[in-house]
Amino acid sequence: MDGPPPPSPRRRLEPEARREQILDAAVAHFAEVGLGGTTRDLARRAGVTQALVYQYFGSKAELTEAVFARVYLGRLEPGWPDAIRDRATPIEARLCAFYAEYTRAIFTYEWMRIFMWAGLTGEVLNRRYLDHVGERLLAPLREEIAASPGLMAPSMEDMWNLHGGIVYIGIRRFIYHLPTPEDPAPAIASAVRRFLAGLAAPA
Amino acid sequence: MDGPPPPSPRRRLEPEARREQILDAAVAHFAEVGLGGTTRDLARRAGVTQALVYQYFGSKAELTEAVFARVYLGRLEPGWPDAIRDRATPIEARLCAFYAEYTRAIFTYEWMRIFMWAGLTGEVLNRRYLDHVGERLLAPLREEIAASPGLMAPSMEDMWNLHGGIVYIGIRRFIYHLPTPEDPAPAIASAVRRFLAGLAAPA
DNA sequence: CCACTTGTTGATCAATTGATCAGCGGCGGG
DNA sequence: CCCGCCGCTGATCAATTGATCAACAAGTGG
Repeated sequence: MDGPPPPSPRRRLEPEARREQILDAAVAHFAEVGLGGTTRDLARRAGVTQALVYQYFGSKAELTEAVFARVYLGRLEPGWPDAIRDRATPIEARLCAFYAEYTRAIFTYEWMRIFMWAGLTGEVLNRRYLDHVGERLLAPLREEIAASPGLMAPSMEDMWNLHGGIVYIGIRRFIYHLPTPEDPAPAIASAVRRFLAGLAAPA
Repeated sequence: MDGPPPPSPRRRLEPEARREQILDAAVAHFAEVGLGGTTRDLARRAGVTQALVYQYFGSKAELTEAVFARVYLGRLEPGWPDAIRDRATPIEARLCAFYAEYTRAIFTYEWMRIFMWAGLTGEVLNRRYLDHVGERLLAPLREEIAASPGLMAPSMEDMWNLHGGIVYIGIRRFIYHLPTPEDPAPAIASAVRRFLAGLAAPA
């Protein structure tokens, strides 16, 4: 016999590891079925009993908050605004690089779907997140474009149009389950190039 | 006394009118809280008892189907493909006119939200609808653009990018409750003009 | 090998919710 | 004016679900 199997399905775990395991399952579960998913299905997914969920999270609301924290926190890199303003790099390269990073951060099954569900249910975090995107990312990008020679200044609505066209790739893939290019970079590059070409001064 | 008030809150209604009233409330209710909304809240909203809902709809699934039928049917105008191919009109005007019509059809609180909720829950109707959009609307639009002198042929991914950028206006407004221009026409015109300018042959 | 700590479980409660049904009562016909 | 049809309601059932708790047992120190 193999004696005690240490890395195999051990029953007792250290609280921290167990909590992490449940939280992981919660993120996956709520991303799939929505924030209205039951704690029983979640527990089954995590391989524990439903009662144990309440050992680590006092209520479903508390669990939901932990899921939000796990999904939202640390997605927006603090270095982005600086990279956006780095005029040593051409504006087109800056836009492509930013959206490559941005989509790498948010184009995941969990993030896209939980964000959309939270949006539909009117979560305040979504408003805050999107306000941040508009003011800290799109507005600076707009200024940089406006400061680029030979380009007309786009409106914020134009910026949201660029943003939406790119984000829609993730919506198609993770919300609607439509086929999309595996690597969004070419589509992003194409969209950015078109966007800037459309802003080229007609003279 | 005003005698018998005929158009006032009558109790007994003809079955057809009552069914319509409940269905209207169902569309509004499910758009707001999602397809998981309770029949009791729905009944309260319609001003009837919960039992009456089951007089007109055998089950909640049946009610949901009726909601889908009400929301989806008749949105896609059969005349659009023809208008798209009307080469007597300049391509830019055709694109603007199409998206003016298209957004006029789908930019409603009910349509946008029910469509998004159905997308998250994996409703088959969404796939069918979006396949239809791609094959019957975007593909012809792409062909028309490709056939326009001085323009490079966009890829289907480019077409989805144009589409997504415009649809995102409705997502911002009805899903995320962000402020958007009341009339999307100028933003659409701007996006279409940029899109085509970006496709202008570089020579 | 025993005993204590504590991570874990099965059982259970109360509230919610989809669905049913017997009976009330508005309203038109006679 | 009253009778009967049928639209409508209140009560109720069974299943689901968030939350709780006493008790079990895995691991550890003595």
